[in-house]
Order: sequence, then C-alpha cells, then structure tokens
Amino acid sequence: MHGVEQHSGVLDRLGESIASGARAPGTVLTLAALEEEFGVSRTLVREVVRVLESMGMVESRRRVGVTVRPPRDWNPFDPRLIRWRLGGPGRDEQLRSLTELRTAIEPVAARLAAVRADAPTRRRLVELAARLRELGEARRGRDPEYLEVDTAYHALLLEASGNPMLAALQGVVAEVLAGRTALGLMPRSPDPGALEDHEATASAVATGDAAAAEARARAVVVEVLEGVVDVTEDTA
Amino acid sequence: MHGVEQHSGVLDRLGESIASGARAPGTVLTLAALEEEFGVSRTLVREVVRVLESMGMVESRRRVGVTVRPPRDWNPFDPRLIRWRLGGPGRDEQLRSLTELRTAIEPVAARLAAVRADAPTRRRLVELAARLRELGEARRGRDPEYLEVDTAYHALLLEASGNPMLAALQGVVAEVLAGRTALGLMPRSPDPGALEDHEATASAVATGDAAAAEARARAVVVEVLEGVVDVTEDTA
DNA sequence: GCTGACAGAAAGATCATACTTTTGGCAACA
DNA sequence: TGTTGCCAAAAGTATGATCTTTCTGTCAGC
Repeated sequence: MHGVEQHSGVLDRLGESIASGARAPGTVLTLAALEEEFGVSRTLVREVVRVLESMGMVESRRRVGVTVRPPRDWNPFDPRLIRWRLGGPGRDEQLRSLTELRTAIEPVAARLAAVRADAPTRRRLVELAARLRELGEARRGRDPEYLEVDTAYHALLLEASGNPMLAALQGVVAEVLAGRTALGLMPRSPDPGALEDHEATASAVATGDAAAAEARARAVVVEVLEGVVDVTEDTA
Repeated sequence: MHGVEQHSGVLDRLGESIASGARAPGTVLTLAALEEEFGVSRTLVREVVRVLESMGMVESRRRVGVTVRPPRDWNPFDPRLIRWRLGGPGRDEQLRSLTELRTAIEPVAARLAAVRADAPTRRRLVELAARLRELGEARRGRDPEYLEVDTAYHALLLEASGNPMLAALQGVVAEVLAGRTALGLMPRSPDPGALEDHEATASAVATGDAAAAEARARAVVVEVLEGVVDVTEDTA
C-alpha cells in the first residue's frame, strides 16, 4: 500500500485533471479533500500541491484553500504539463503550439550549429540526413526507423546549437514528430524537396555556412507548417 | 519567526546555491543536513527538495540522499532558474542564451500576430512603435520610459502571436531588455534603422502582411544579435 | 442604515515524531 | 573470487499538534 511511487502518481492524476480542464480555473480545493480523494496523507498532498504551485497551476492561500489558476499562468514549457496536455483533450492545440515553436527554433539552431558545432557532430548530422534520404526514397516514411532517424537528426541539430534553451527542446520536437507519425500525417514517400533541405542544412552546418544553414532549416520547417497547420496565408 | 514565507526563502537559497555551482553536480545532500543548515523542519525541507526535483535540479533516492544533477538536466525555461542564473555568475551566459532564443522567437511571433491578432492589439502595437520612435529620436534611449515602452512592445507582439508558449516568453524578453539597459549596452540614440524596423513590423502586423512582419521582426533581432553577441560571421 | 472594530473560526504553514520501504555496502560463506 | 544474505542509512509516508493568517459575521457607535 505504501511507498509505491505515490507522489508521482498523485501528481500526475491531479495535474492531468487540472490540465484537462476537469477542474476548472477558480476551482477551490482543500488539502483535506485531496487527502480524502486520493487516500494519502497530508504530507504527500502538500508536496504535490507545492509542485503544482511551482508550475503556476495552483495557488495556495491560508483560510481559502488551493485555487486552480487560469492556464495563462501555467508554465507551458514544463515537460509534465506538455505530457498531460498531449494526453488529454488539448492534444491538437498543444501540437500546434509546439509545431509553431519548432518553426521558430530550428532555423536559429541551425545557424548557431554552423558556427559552433564540433567536427564529429557535423559529420554525424550529415550521416543522419543521408540516412533519412535513403529511407525516404525507399518509401519508408512511416517506418519506426524513419521516425527514429528524423528525431535523432533534429535533436542533434538543437544540441549542436550550443544553446541550452534550444537544446532543451529536443524532447518537445521528439513529441511533435512522434505525434505526426502516430496520427498518420506522414506520407510513405516524404517530399523529395524536404529530404533535400534536410541534407542541405546538414552540409551547410558541416561547412560552417551559417546563412545557408538557417535558410535551409527554414525551408524544412516551412514545409512542416504548410503540411500541418492552417497558417499558410501570405500576402506577399 | 515562523510563517514568513519560509518555503520560498529556503527554495531560493538552496536553488541559487545549486544554480551558481556552489553545490556542484554530484554533490550529495541529506534531508537531515539541510534541515540543520536552514534551521527548518523536515517537512519544509522535503517540500523544497520536491520542487527542485520537479525542476530537474536534484534527484532524491532512498538510502543515498539528495544528489545535485548536472545542468543539462535542469529545465532552463523555469522562471526561477532563469532568475537565479541572472543573479549569479552565470549571468552573461544566461543573457546570451536568452538573446539567441529571442532571435528565434520574435520573427515567428510577428508572423503569427499578423494573421491572428485582434484589431485593438494591432492598433496598440502601432502606437507603441510610434512612441518608441519618438523617444529614440529624442535621444532618450537610456530612459526608463524607453525600456518600458520597448518591453511593452515586445511583450504585446509575443502575446499577439496567439501561441501560449511564445507568449510565456514575455518575462524572458523583459529580462533581456532590462539587462541590456542595466549593463549600459543601450545607446542614447537608438539606431534609426532599428526604430524603423520596429514600426514596419507593427504596421505589417496591423495590415496582416505576415511575410513582411516576419522579415521586419527578423531585421530587428539581427540588429540585436550584431550589437550584443559574437555570432556575426556569415560565410555567404 | 452605514462604518469600523473585534472575535471566532477555517484552513494552510510549520514542526516534531514515529513508522515503512528501499537499497547500498559489507561480511560471511561457498 | 564470486555470490548470498544481512544490516543500517536515508528517503518515503503518516499523524497529531500548534502556529499564523485571513475571511466572515456581528455588534457597537455614529
């Protein structure tokens, strides 16, 4: 009964119920009620509430109780919150946010990587891009292996940027890619232009051509945006 | 003696000492020792440790103790961590990371804003840009008011993107701008081109010209990069 | 009827302590 | 030398008690 990872269990259950909207903003909880609901001690409930508070999801006040805060106060970069949202009704919305974020991040990461990456990393990036093209041309765009290589490629690019904040988004990008594949949004035969852009980005990084790396990486994500979401209008 | 925000106090002190490197990765703490060091109860120490654990900064294991994790496991988007770093020896490094992140985010935010922002927001953005130009032309680039308007302008742009993750970076951008001013990196007379780009971005957003908004916002941040950090090399 | 001070109670905040579970290390043994 | 089993250390959880804050209602005074 005891000691079986209770903390993370309660945290996940409570956090998810808030993230999903099941407990709407403004809802007031009491420690006693939570204690009762989850069948755990005050100590544990308090620790969980403190963590949620640190994520901006609830606010605890004397004499009032634990209040659910509105979503705009939550820290949307918290990995747990991202997971909860991806697992609930906010899934599509979350994927859209993440995809837009990706389009912002990757070109800059490519530019920085072209300037900063070390030699082995540059080589590895080129290898991954080449492998990706092979798989794509073999019409294996929906293979687990394609996803794996694609994920590794983008993760390495972010890592190579040398910027910890960009690097920290690896998990996020992995989620987006996995989500796209899971939802069947990936074609069996990826667009040749996209494969070409992946390779061109890698080789620009390899040769230290920052401008080209950024431009090609941007081409990659523009493809992504056009393929996935509705922000395709240009007045130009 | 009691009840005076002990939790956040201990959290800040412990978190800062880890963020600053005073407690190196791999360092093992025990709850008993922390209890002693900060003169608080075990309950309180546990709650603090739980929060730090949720930030990825420490790992708590039975029979071992509380181990400080390496910085690459920390969540660099946590506002508290950002604050601790800005207040410690990692300040410059943190500002550089944030500035690079800004350059990634803002052009995309501008594009999205051009598509999604509501009418009052578009107007307000134009107003802020105009006010910024006035102040700049009056050689008031180091005035608190310039910083205030500049901050409001960029915050509104991010907000107008309609993307919660981009919007959440308002605080971060505010820190960067405040940091630049505090460090005396702002010229008394901002570059006319920069002021022009701010206004052009705003008016592109106002007219819904996504491509122009993105391009002009990029011009703004390119200026920033060139003025602040060392990533200015282009092979093209 | 309105204002403000006061009292009481509700609920979190903190503390102290006891008990449980896991696990790393060491020693005895094969 | 390798394996097994025991022990103790330290976190995990639970509980009861007390402290502090703050909301709410009430009553006196104007």
